[in-house]
Amino acid sequence: MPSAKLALSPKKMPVQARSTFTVESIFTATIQVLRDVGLERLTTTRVAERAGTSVGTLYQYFPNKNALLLAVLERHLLFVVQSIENACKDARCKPIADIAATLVNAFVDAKLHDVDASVALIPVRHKLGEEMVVRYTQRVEIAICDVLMTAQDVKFGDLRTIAFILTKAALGPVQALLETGAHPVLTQAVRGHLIVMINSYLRSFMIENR
Amino acid sequence: MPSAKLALSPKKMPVQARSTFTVESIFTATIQVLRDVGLERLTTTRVAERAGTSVGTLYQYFPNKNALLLAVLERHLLFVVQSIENACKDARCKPIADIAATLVNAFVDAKLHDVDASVALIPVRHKLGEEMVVRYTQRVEIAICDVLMTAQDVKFGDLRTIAFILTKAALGPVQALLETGAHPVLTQAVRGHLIVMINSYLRSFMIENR
Amino acid sequence: MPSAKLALSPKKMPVQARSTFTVESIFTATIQVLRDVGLERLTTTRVAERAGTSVGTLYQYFPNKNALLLAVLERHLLFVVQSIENACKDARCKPIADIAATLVNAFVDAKLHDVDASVALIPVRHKLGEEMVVRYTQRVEIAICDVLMTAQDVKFGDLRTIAFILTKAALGPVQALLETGAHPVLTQAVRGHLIVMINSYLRSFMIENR
Amino acid sequence: MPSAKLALSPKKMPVQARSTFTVESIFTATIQVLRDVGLERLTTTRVAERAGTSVGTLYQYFPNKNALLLAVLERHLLFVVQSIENACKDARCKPIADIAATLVNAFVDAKLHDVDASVALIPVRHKLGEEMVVRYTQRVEIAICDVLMTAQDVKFGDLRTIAFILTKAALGPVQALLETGAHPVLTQAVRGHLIVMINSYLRSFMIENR
DNA sequence: CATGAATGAGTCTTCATTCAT
DNA sequence: GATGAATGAAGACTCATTCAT
Repeated sequence: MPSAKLALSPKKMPVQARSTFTVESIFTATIQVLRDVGLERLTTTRVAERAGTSVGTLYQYFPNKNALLLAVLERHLLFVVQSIENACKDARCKPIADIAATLVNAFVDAKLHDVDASVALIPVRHKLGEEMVVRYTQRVEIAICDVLMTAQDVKFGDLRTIAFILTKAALGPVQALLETGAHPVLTQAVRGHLIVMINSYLRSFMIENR
Repeated sequence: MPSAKLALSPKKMPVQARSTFTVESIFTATIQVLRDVGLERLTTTRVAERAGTSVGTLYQYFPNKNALLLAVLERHLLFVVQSIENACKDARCKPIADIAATLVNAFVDAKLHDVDASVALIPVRHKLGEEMVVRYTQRVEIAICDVLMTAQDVKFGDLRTIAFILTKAALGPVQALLETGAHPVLTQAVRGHLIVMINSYLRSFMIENR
Repeated sequence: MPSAKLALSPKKMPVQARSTFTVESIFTATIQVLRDVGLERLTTTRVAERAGTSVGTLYQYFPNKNALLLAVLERHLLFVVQSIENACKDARCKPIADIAATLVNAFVDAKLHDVDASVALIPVRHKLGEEMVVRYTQRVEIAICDVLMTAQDVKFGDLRTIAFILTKAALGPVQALLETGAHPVLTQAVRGHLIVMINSYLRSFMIENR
Repeated sequence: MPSAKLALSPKKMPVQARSTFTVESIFTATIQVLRDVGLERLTTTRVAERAGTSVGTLYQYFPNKNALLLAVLERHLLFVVQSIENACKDARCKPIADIAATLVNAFVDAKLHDVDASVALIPVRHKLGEEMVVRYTQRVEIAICDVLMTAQDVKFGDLRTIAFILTKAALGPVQALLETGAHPVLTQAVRGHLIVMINSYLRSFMIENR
């Protein structure tokens, strides 16, 4: 089992405008290279070229290839997680149907916000990001437990399991959607079905009707 | 020379007992190496050593490394898909609740039948098996469409979408389960929740009560 | 301070005739490259080329560049140390003058036996071999302590210090000799002076005339 | 671009106090870096950082890395050589025993004056300084020939060889002493033994008792 | 003058694949 | 058929040096 390489955090904080721009280009280039040639054939040199810089510069900001990949992944996960956390905040104290819809919509929207990045990062997640994904997933589950507890109309037992199932059951179809290109029509169908599924699933496991 | 992706099917059918045994050892060794050092550090030499043969022999049966990995993946997928197909056959014409339970149980059982293999093959699937997975997934969806049409008590519209959601929504939690080691208690909980979820989901989308 | 890299012992023992030959070529090539372009510009590829093989083959027998260099150094040190140990054995129980002459001659002969190698390995010793040199130096000092104790005519106190000084005081001039090309005339002069120096040094520190 | 070996002398003479200070910091930093991480991992950037400046500034005073290292080495050699030359001046016309003691003491004192620097510069000498060392060694040998000719009590033939042996025979043990950390007790022992050795060596080669 | 971001040639090392024995 | 030594293309990463700010 792959054990994490050390020193995965950026070597140097970009302080000048030029640096910030360089780092930004590298991020973008990484997604593009991932999309165009795949993780398998992504090389640091290729990323640097695509970013319009040199390998040396890349290594000034990222201690190694994995760190770069993880940085890109983290940025994406952070966006998704924060979207969901915000949605959870908005949905507090609403009826369960609203919560289900809000959550599913936030999740689908976040994932589809940058389809390229979402798709490109799938292999990264599976090759390097397991631990990071687990960390962020926990944040999501906590946020979900939180909203569910505030649901206006119903109450749940075993919230941890419910949040687990709910998160993964939504992830599966959305991931599959992304892998096939996220056709708009299919997307809408998936969105609708997920809302219904989550909603009916939650209703099945409520323990008390307030 | 590492190059072509073609010729991915076994070079020769093992016709003799010795050959079969060799191929079998290589399969087993592949899973073990995958489990012990990860896909990243799996080398053909290492697999051969573990299998008690030489690289040369390995290449006698598999044209290249990817072919080997795909063969192992395919064997696993085939087992899972056939389990589900059989379950579908058994569940024909039953009430929807029975169908849901049968499907989920078959799926969970198949995935957990050889946890080592299931876990070990996750990265293989993501690195090489996308296309193969799609192919087998389609078989599953077809089988599911089939049973659902025969359900004793209800009838559905848009079966394709339902089969898609159903498959992926079950896959997500089970995959996550495997990645965390498939603890028996959690496994039972997931199994129960999935049955309820699938069941209530299907009920939500039936268009007619026979 | 440079800390030793791990895994410095050969990866694989050469068992076939072909392998032995290959390893031998690599040893020779290393000395030649060292002589021709210096340690600074010695690359594993260059060594392999010079040896008439490929880098890959080189790495089949040596886990990394340092291991190669150290193996070559060790072989050289072993030859020198064994020469001295043999000389010590031969000189046991002789008069002190004979011992001094035997030791100096054995040392000078061993060092000049393969001038190319001796010269080529100087930088290797200083960059990587400190520890190994210390180890072999101890063997030499022990051997010297041994002979000195058997000297027919005299007896010494503080043998450890005497052996230390003796070894290093002889090494200095011989090393310098090598660095300047070991001209035969100078060599003979150095040999003679060293014998006299060692002899008179030992006489100065004997504590008892038997 | 790493290339030419020319232009190894300082680019500019530090004329202002600030410059002198900067150069001084860089010298000190070089020794420290050498001591802490070794020549192998000494980088110009690291030296500049340690000196509290930037690489750019470093390159204002030294045309390249080697020039910097050689400058540091030269300063050290100059100190040692001048110490010996002064000792030689002081020892003129004294009896041979006094000359021997004075020389050895001057040499040991000079080398141990800054143990850190002496130790740190060993690899530099072997990687870059051969030629410079030869140059300074010649100055030492000339100075030694000079004193020996003025010895009150004895006279020598073949002074060049004697000076050569004498210098190298003293260098060997002192170098070894430094490499092992120059423990005070051992240092005193070495000092005493060297004085005796040099003295008896010289007596053995005098050709005339005045 | 000082700074430190950018450059990219140059090294080590790995490993899929072949083929002589 | 089996073996495992040989091959060498490919990729990660370093660091001396420059030069725009």
